[in-house]
Amino acid sequence: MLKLSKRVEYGLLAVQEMARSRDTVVSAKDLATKFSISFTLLSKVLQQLVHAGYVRAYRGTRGGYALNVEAHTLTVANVIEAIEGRTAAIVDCQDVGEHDCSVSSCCTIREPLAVLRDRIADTFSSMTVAELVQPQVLPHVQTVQLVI
Amino acid sequence: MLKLSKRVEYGLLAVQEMARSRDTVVSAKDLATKFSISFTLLSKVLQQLVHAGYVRAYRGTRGGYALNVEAHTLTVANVIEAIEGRTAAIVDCQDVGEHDCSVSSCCTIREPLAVLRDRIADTFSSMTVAELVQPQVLPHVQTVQLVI
DNA sequence: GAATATACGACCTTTTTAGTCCGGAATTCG
DNA sequence: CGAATTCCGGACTAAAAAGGTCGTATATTC
Repeated sequence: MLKLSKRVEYGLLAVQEMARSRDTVVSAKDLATKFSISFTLLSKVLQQLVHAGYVRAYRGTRGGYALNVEAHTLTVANVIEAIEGRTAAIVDCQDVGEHDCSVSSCCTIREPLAVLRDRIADTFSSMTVAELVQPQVLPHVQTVQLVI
Repeated sequence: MLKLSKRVEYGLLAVQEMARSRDTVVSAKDLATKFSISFTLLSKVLQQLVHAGYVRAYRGTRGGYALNVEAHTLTVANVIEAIEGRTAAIVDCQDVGEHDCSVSSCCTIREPLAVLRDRIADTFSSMTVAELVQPQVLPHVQTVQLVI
């Protein structure tokens, strides 16, 4: 249905919160309580972000998580990819190594949809966690496409 | 996982095919056979496009479907919305009349995510069915955002 | 009237997502 | 040390969404 999963939503909430409190680590428990979300599910998401290298984990009492990169270099696309595996595929036949789409079927719309997929990926790459914390207050933004 | 549903994929295939053969009606059976997809599911999708007014249905022998609008005025966003109900919500709390997201939780990322949602909606609106039939051959397209 | 095609609701199956449980390992602190 | 705390990670269950089927009704052509 073209919606971000809870996992990604939780991941974004987490990294945003980490970006807000750069000086201290935040535990999964604190985050789950603050946002009233599932502790265990959030934990798994955090582990994925650790694996991706975006977040660093500290075990033991007073442990928790902290950003391992600068908030302005971490994009929403990075978070999505770390959690979902891939930013956006749009349709099945665009997954890598997928060549058995019903023969003549989707191959006629594959190319134009690939363009859309790339534009959407660009969109997710265009916003960083830093902007998630402090949204840009722009009077009005118009998106145009330049042919270069 | 942020992917278009089969329903939307079938819908796009259908309208694209109708745009290719403007002079004749195409039956659901023909479309299902041509693309090797489920006839009944495709039929439901076509009915949704009829309800939205984008496609016109002709019953009886030699009946079928035909576009009810110009291909260059029908956008991919139109098709998605007709079939899925809404273009893109990104997260639950952005659905209309949804104000009970876990209190403090998503409200901190709601605003910036709304920006992304709008940009994605723009992306889907930027491509018409006519372009689906004859993809624009652009050497390279760069998207920029102008503050006006 | 027979054949063909859409209309549409009820139903079933499969896949995905969301969420739980539990044993284990590292770290802090008394 | 040992207990409390916190991350780690796999196995598992439940709920929701997506994909797909079936049957019946209605309209149209020949």
